[in-house]
Amino acid sequence: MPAKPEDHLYLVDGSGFIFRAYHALPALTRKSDGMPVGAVSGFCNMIWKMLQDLKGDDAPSHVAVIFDASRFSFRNEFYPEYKAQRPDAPEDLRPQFGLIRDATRAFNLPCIEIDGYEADDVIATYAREAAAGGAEVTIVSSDKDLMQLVGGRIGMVDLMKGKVIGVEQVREKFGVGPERVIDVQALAGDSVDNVPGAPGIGVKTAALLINEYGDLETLLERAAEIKQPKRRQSLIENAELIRISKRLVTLDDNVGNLPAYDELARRQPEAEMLLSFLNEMEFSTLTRRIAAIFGVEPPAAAPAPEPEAVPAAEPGAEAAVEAAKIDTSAYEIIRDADALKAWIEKIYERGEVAVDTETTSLDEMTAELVGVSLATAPGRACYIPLGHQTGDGDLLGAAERAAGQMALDDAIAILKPMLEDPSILKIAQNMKYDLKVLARYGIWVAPFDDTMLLSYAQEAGMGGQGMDALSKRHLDHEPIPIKTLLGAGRKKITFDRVEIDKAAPYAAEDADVTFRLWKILKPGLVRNRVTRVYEVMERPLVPVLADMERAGVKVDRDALSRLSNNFAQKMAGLEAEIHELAGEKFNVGSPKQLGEILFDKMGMDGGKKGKTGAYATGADVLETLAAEGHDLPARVLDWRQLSKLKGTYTDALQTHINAETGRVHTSYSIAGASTGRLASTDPNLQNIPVRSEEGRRIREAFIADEGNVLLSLDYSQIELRLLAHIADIEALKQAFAEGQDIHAATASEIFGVPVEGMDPMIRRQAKAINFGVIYGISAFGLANNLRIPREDAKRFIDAYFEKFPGIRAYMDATVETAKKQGYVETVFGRRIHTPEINAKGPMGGFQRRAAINAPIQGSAADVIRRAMVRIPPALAKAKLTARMLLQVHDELIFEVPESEADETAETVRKVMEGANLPAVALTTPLVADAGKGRNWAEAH
DNA sequence: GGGATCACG
DNA sequence: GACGTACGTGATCCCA
Repeated sequence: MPAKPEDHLYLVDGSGFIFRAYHALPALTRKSDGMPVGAVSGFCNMIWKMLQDLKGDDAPSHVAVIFDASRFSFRNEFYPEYKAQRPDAPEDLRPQFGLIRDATRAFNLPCIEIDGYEADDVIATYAREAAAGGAEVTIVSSDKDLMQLVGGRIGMVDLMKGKVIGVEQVREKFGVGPERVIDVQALAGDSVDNVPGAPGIGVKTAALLINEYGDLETLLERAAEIKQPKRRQSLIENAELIRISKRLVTLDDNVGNLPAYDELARRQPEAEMLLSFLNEMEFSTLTRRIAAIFGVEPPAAAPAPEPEAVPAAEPGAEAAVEAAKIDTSAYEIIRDADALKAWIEKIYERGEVAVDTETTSLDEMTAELVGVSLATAPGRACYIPLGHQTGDGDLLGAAERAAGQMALDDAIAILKPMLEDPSILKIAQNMKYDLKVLARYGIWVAPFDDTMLLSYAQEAGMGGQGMDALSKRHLDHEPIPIKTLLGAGRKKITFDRVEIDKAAPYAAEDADVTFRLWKILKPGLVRNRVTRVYEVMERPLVPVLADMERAGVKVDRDALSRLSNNFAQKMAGLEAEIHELAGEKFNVGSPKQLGEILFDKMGMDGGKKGKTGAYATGADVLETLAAEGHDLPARVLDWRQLSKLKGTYTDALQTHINAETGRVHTSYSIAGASTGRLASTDPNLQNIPVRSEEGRRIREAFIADEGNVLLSLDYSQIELRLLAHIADIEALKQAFAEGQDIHAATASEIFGVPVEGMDPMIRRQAKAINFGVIYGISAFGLANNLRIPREDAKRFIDAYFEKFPGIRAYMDATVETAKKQGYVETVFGRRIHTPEINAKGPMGGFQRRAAINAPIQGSAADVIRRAMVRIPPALAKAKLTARMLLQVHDELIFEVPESEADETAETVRKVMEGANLPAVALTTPLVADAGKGRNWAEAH
């Protein structure tokens, strides 16, 4: 029976799944006999996830999972080298190929492979047949070789990335439509598969040529007309090779002896078959999860808990079970004191409650409370509306308080004792926000757990820590988007304008989801051995940061305003000069226009276009031009600096001054950076200028209150010190122990020159190498940074590794660790996950460098977090009144009465320099330097 | 809304 | 054999 138009056929690229599962997951072996099963586990999770996702309207009527039969296919008959250079599959993957086919069958899915053909050919054949019958076809794969099939009824989807690959995406990748993809592939070749193509021609050039000549045959016939001699020659000389390449990349959509289309009709998984397979594999989590969905007991004899290597919180654990129960219509709306008291009673019975606040703004310093939601168990949640308004809320239509709400004061009076009760655990997603809002209503929430931070401690780098991301990952549930309530753009309203009946399901759902997440994430702390990370470096930081943010920093508005005017004047002068030099007026702030002036109109050399087709005009480009004696780019550099300072700092900072406090209150994200660093937003006070003289004037506008000074303490070379410790580099450790100038010492070591009377240039180069090492050094990067030939950079690096072989060992070992366990660790046990570490090509290099950097940057971040948590109590104990205001990665800024400044500096220094203890004894001392002054520039 | 640019550690 | 690469962030501007 042929395919019918109402059919929907899913063709899963099983071989692609295998390699993804294998590389994405840490090695995992079966407990009982040590059999490697990591890829099987990943494969099962992926298939299960896919089947779960395929329940709605687009549920397929037919499904097949297709595999490569062997590494040889008919293509080797006419081109023996095809895929010949590919290494054998890794040793621990080979035994899993068969198990994965078993797994496919255990899911009751057809498992198809045809000798002499690749999976892609089989997919092409089924796709063509089904599409011919009018059916819809979805290919589940990310393989570029399948993209030639896209179009019409045939679509493609990359489930791992959640990305649909349509004609547009194909066009983006190959520069031509699907029907010409094989032409481009034939020209460009493929080194991974050993498809020769035309030497010297890549995808970009191939697409260009194909688009110009229409198709490959025409191009080859008219190759003589090509203007570029190299391309012309390459095409003429290699015409035959190119034709072979085309045969190699063209999928055969006429594979014979395939199981009939009918046999692909979708069959539901059968509990017994699937569960016994999973149980045999000893995948206890997945077994339990799926058993629950089937509503049966998991098979007995499921052996001991899963090994350590199972990733973090086991995304999706218990997920679907809970998800089925999320019913946003089942929540209660609390409208009077009696109802609220009943909830408080329930909370006391349980001892724990999820809390979420709804407010008028995302800025906690000005946000007003609109409502509070509570959840005491999965599905048991309520919403307490407190500040909802009726009416449009436009300037004329006076808003009125909506009916059916408790008085705010009454609700606060009832909630406060519970929220402050030490015996009741409050659970929130991003508690810092709620803590700050409630603090303004006289409530100081404690004790608490924070689901965002529970996830961050376990899953940093594995995906976001936002509520929506967590809910999707762990509960397989998409919460109501806030957009559906507030709208977007010009017509966006504030939460107090949302009708209570609409607000309640959203708000209560947030508390419900938070509670469910907590149930899943809290136990993961122990399993993942990150309890200390969470308890010492995440959770206690929340109230500390809340206090810092609430304190804010005083800023001299008039000084900023004067600077703004000053900058504006200078910019106007520069702009006139620039227009004069260009011979016409244009927007200096537009890189596009500037590029055209420089390279098209004025004909300067070195114009390089990026992927958007615009010339690059970054500072490095302009500096090169300026060095060649061009005035215009030099002026633009000056203009840009002023424009940046004015636009980002002197103008913008003034708008951030809080009307009530007269100070600037930033907000720190605790779970923003994957390495453990904080990030500062609204405004970002971690990137206030300091490197240029003009920029430092802006720091002068950050001042202390009357009678106070600003006190700054910063860690000296903390990352290099930690590198010396982590990589165990004796020479570096000694240099630090002796208090030497570390860059000079490094220079002396690698270049063999004495520190005395050292050429500053030599020291500068050593400094660049030192930083480079922290970043996962490459000759390219160092050459770029120092503006020296790459060969020289390579020599420097070689000399460096020669002197410090331990560094290379550290780098290799770190990448190895990342590949093996899927994460790297700081010295304090913070885990940074590296899910893409096995990516091929440039991405792989990127990921490797990030993995090398993460333990160093992350350990430094841990150190200062530990210090920050201890400083407030240390100050209190010493009866000092200083307030901690800002953190800039390795620096802390305090506002302190002038008379206490020195004693505060010593107290803080002691905490900072001992922040690693007692958890970790460092073999390199930590050193903090202090400075004070009326403003930040003086203190720094 | 994405890319280019540039401020910081 | 070519390509693209220093690590981590956030804000602003232009421009489609």
